[in-house]
Amino acid sequence: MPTATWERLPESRRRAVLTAAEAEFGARGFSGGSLNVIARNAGVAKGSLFQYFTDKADLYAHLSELASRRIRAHMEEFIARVSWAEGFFPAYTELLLEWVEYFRTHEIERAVTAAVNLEPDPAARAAVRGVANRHYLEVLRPMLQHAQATGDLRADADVEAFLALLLLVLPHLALAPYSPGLDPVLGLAADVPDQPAAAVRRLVAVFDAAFGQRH
Amino acid sequence: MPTATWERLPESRRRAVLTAAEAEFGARGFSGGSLNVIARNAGVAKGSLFQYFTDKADLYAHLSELASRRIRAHMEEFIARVSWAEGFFPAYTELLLEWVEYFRTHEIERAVTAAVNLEPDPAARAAVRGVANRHYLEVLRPMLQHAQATGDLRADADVEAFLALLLLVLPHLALAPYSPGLDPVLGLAADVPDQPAAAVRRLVAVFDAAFGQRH
Amino acid sequence: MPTATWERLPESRRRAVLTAAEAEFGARGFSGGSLNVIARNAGVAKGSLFQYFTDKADLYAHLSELASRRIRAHMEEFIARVSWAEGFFPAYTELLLEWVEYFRTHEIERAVTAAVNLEPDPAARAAVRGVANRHYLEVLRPMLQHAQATGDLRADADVEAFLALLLLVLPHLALAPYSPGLDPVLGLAADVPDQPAAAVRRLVAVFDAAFGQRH
Amino acid sequence: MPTATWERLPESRRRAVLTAAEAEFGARGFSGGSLNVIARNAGVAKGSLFQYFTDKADLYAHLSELASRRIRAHMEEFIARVSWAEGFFPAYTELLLEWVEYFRTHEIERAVTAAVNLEPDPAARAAVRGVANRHYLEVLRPMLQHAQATGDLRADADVEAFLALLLLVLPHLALAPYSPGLDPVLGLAADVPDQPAAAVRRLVAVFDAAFGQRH
DNA sequence: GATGAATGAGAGTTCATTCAT
DNA sequence: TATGAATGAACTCTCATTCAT
Repeated sequence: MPTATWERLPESRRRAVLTAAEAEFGARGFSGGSLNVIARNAGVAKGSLFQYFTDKADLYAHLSELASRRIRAHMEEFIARVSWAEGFFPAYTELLLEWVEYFRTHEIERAVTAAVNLEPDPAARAAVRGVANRHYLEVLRPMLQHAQATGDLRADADVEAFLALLLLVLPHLALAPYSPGLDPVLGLAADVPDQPAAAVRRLVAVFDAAFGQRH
Repeated sequence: MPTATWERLPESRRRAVLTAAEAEFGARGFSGGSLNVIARNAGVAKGSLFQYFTDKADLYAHLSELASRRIRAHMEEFIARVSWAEGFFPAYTELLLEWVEYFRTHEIERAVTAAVNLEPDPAARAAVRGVANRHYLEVLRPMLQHAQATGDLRADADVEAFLALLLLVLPHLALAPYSPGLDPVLGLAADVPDQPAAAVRRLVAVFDAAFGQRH
Repeated sequence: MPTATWERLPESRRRAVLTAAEAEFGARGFSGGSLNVIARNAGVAKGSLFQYFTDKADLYAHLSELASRRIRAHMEEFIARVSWAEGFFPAYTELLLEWVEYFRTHEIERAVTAAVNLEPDPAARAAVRGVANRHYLEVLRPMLQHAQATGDLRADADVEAFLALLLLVLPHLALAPYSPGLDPVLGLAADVPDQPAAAVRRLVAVFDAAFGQRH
Repeated sequence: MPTATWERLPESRRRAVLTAAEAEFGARGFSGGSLNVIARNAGVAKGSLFQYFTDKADLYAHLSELASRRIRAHMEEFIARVSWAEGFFPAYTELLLEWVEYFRTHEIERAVTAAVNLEPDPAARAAVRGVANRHYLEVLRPMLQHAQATGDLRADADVEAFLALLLLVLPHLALAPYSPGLDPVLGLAADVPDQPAAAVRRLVAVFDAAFGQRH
């Protein structure tokens, strides 16, 4: 957690540090990211970073928290906007397409998502993914439960299993397009314009077959 | 690829190096793992490592290759042994249970799988996961295609989408039980004896609903 | 170029680093010189060197630059002081004698000159000798051109060829007295007091015959 | 000096070692050259090198000796062949042109010459250049003395000073064309076809003026 | 509160040389 | 005589963190 000093800082200074840190950690991950570089690019003394955060991990955790919040806010806003009139799965398809698009256009959020998902230190990983997963669930669980209540999902659908799969699928959809070798089947990383959209539709079709009403 | 020197080495020395390297890379991943530590724990001069492998990546690749082969051999042997008489999904359940059990009892393979899945360096990650995914697919794709041919999977089942999901689910089943926070839904990490088995059954039920014959 | 940090350093610390670096690079050249040794002898942490200079080459280049400037300043001052009244070649003899004497009494400058002339790495050598030669020429060319204008050198003397020879002769005069085997003819390395002076006079006589007015 | 073992070796094995060593030392110099590489390229065990030569320096010295002999033999053969009928300096011009051409077409000899002239270790340098200079003088001194006896050089010409200059000029002519920055005056390194020839003629003109008969 | 110089452990890699076989 | 595995010191360079100013 940032120190009290950090909170008292002028907004511009906070921005400078955050921007530099996002760029660096985004590009090189937590272990690979250098506080030297962050301080230099932020135009801030190296020592100052340690006045704001207890250590490297603390700064990183704060960053992840902010990015998670931005991602969540964007998706919640989209969820509120999308039309659910034609049923759950069409809307859900829209949502996943937006999800893929969001990470295509938001490098920093993508980088942070990658770093969170790939954190090699077990303790750090548990902490950081626990936070991320909580955010995911707070958005997704009510949505699925509502869909089940309205009959879009079958009454006997295992909503929790659906959630578990989504916790795997969502980061994958965000990252695989930018990491060749990670998805050798649906071809998310292929340099074909509509490949990600096609992949999304195939996955939603699977979820529909598994959890939707039998047609 | 290891050098010729490595192949000529007495088994005991190779064991010492491999054991130390597995422990280190397992604990800290490729980028984080230290050749210093490996050499020290193997009781071998630092320079000797470079007589055996051209560089750090070479040693790591060799390790992954060995572990992948062990995992694959074990599962192929199990696949040959399990009874497919009662249909695909019961057998598949057995297989996933064995998968979970294998990683419960094989720390090293678990560690290497973790390292492979969590490698933060993008280039290294692409390389190493590409190899791992190839192994997965060479085993899984024929199995699913055969199941579709015999009618255990629906004729219109999207086998490739099934495969894509399995590439996410399998590492998750292997690792989540040992990383709290990674699976906050099905409770794989919970310290309850049959929790992993229950999780496996629920996931297989989802796959059955999505890809199996309508009952 | 040294970093800003280097410029802000207390003079004593800078001296310690420079002294250690001059000694080390002087003794072992650029490629052979060790930053470990320099840091140790300077009483400075290894890492500190990298706060002052971006890398080994940067430190070395700074050193050469300083030494070149000292050498040049000394010779320019001497040139201004010497009497040119009795013609070019007598004055030039004085100048070369001073040159030999300077390097006899300035070990560090001699060492750096040696390092520059003997750098085995081709790229480093080209860079470092290019700089040194520029210094030589900026002093020597105007001097020779002036001597030609005043008639001390023949009108048809090939001043540029003169310069080319001086670029060989000057480093040789500086170093040969301290490297037996390097000059087996004029005996610069011989332990006879006036041998270098004799050698200088003989060489100047050659230049006089080649470029001076016919007597 | 090579060991007795080396002398007893089959010619083919000696050739393999020498070829590999020339290539390596030629490319990277003495300090930079690696015995590892030499042994590998020669197809010889690393340990064997130490049966043939007491250490790295010993191998290197032997190599220099051989190259010096080849260079000398070539030039002596040329000297015997060239026509001295039109006087010393025209023939001498031919000789220097051949010298430049020889090093243009003999990479290995050029590399060894460079290594010898640039050896940064003082003791090694003294030894190795002493040998090389002895070779130079054994060829050049009789030639100049003969030229003086026949009247091509003035009776009062300082032959020894001439020799001293040639010991500087010859290696320079051999190497400068391949080391930019080394000769910023006559432009030996310039990529112009006849530049070296022009430089040679200018230098010979200087020597003619200095040591030849007054025209 | 801000600074930035200092630290020193540690990184991967190379190397000449030794010596048991 | 030939081999090549083993060594370990040495290399340049990076880094998070401390602390006096």
